[in-house]
Amino acid sequence: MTKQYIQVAIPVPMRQLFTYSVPEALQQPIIKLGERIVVPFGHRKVIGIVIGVENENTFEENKIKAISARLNDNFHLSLPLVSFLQLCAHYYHHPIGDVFQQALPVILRQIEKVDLKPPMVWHATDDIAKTDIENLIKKAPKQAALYQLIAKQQGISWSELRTLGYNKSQLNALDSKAFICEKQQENRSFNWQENALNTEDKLRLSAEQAIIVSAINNTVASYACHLVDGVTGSGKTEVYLQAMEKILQQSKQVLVIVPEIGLTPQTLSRFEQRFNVPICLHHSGLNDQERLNTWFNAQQNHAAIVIGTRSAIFSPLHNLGLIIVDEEHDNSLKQQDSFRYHGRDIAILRAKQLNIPIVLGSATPSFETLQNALSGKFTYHQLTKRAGKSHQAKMALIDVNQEQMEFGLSGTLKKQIELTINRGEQVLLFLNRRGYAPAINCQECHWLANCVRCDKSYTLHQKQQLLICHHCGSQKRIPPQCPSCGSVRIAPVGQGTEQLEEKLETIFPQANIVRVDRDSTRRKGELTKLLQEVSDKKYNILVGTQMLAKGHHFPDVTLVAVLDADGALFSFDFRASEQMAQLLIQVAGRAGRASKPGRVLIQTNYPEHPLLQDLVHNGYHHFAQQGITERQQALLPPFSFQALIRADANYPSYPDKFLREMSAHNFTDCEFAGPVPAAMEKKSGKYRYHLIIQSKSRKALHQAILEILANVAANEWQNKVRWSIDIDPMELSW
DNA sequence: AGCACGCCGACT
DNA sequence: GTCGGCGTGCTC
Repeated sequence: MTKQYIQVAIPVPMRQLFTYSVPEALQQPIIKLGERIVVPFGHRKVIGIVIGVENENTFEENKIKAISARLNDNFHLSLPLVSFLQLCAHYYHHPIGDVFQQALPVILRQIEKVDLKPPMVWHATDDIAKTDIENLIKKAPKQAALYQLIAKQQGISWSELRTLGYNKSQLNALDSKAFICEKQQENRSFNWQENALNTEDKLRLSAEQAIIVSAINNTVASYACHLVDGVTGSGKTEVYLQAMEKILQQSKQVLVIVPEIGLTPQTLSRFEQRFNVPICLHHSGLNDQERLNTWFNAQQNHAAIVIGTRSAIFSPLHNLGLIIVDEEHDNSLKQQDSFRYHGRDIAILRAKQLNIPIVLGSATPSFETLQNALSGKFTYHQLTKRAGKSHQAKMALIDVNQEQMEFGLSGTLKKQIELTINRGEQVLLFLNRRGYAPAINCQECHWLANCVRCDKSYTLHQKQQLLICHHCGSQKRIPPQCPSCGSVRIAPVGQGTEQLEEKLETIFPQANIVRVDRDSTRRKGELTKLLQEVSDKKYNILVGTQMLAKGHHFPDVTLVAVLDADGALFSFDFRASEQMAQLLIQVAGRAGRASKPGRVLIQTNYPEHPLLQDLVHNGYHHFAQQGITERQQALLPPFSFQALIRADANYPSYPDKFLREMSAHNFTDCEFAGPVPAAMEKKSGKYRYHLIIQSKSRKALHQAILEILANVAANEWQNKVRWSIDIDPMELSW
């Protein structure tokens, strides 16, 4: 036997691999890349991933330890997945062990033996009398719907049913009547069957749609990136479904990436109805065991379709044939802590690597994607026609300077709300500020209640009788009198959703009002419940934050109002206006469906602002074209590439000096901006500084970062700060 | 990131 | 005397 050394990715935030020796007794069967092994690391044992196998080593021989054990299980990473993750670590300059750590389900990161319990799935019991079902439909329609779904699916798990909006008591009721029974899921390799397609559900494609589907179908054997750019209701989903059909028919798997909030019952049931194939979910609502099951089913080819949020891109799909990224402009596709990857961007990397097609869909494509489509890097498909008779909602601006305002509502808006609810239709009001009021102050000495850890004002939460800092989460009692001058005249300043809801109740006493924000939907399943009640028309007025703008369809909403659109108009973040426009258009997409015309009213202090004017009168695409031209002139992304280095510490001078030292060197074709204090310099007690590196060339930027990383060890402030790298940053304000 | 080691302050 | 606060340094 020869000496054997392996390079191992260890779950620590270090940009390096570790060398171990493999004792002869463990050299058989042959060690493979991607294998999970147990190794001694410092004073503990950890799970590592084998990244390289060699017969010699360059590291100090006497420091090398032997691996502890090999895991004789089915949970190794395939070769393509290993190289994909290495590519990701390289692209984002992120510690490789951490990348592997984040790509694995929690259970597979732990030393304990993996206990895979195949999920229990529900089946309909055979020979239930027709009369019993008819009775059930009359007495418990929701249970009946659940029963019919289960009967159709032949094996559906509780986590799927939960995602579809059913609850445990409905399921238990059917179980106790013996209408359904629970069995362990049979694990078979996915293979396309004749009856896997429900043809009666299939819609006839418009000419536009048909062209797109055939364009995608023509590239199934190689990489191609398709942008499907279509307004809400133009039939993007039908395009996805028919493109998937071709892939599934070849017994290949499909991966669907959706935004965090996008995995709604409607989305899932659309897939369920069309394809009678095993579908696995991957999202934050699953527990560790459920995630492991999805991972395993993807790897073993038991799943035909995996639908999930951004981290689903790391699913070990064994036979992947197509990737779909829905709502590709959505910010939740970019991870905003530790490993800051963009789900859409690495989905493209993965598609390239596997040489398969990828479809990006959006009604409001990001400027990056749009530019790639216009330049021919992506194939650009537009869906211009709305399906059915519904019309695009009309947008209009309300100049709040010219209006009598009451509780943040203009007279015009109040009138329109009244007219709408009198017609029996629903109203949707957006206010992107939760809580009762964004601040409280003393009316005599103007003292303001500020969070000491963040230098930002506390938000008043009236119902909880608390002051809460939305930046660090700290809470405080409401002071009975001003701590500065002793006055009792302490009053809320400004308005949040909680207050708006309260004020609307006094203005429209006859209306039923519901508030949907992070506070009112904290409990699991609460959001699904509220949304169901909205579609059951229990409410006339919906008040909410941008949570309401994403993914949900409200067919009876005919008036949407944005109470304060001005936040993004004067931001120093060059992406703020793009994001505002996307939000407004997404909001508009919620109104005026099902052939009832919808209206969107936008309250603003700056009705003449060119960005608002352009968006309202010329639409998103004209707006985007302008925006892209401006970016080109200013040499901002996508016409240049950025990296953001963040550093923080308990004193402001440390991160400042740390970054200053970094920027003291010269790098070819790169420019530095900063270091500057972050927009909120002090957060959670830490002082935060930013350094932006920008270059026209991605390669030059990459090279500069490699050099910076090589110099970090010699930076005298290095161990006094916490720091991180963000490639293609989206959020410049923190 | 863990984890140990080590050097100071305030307790049964 | 020692418990534990967190600064520092190391991990193949």
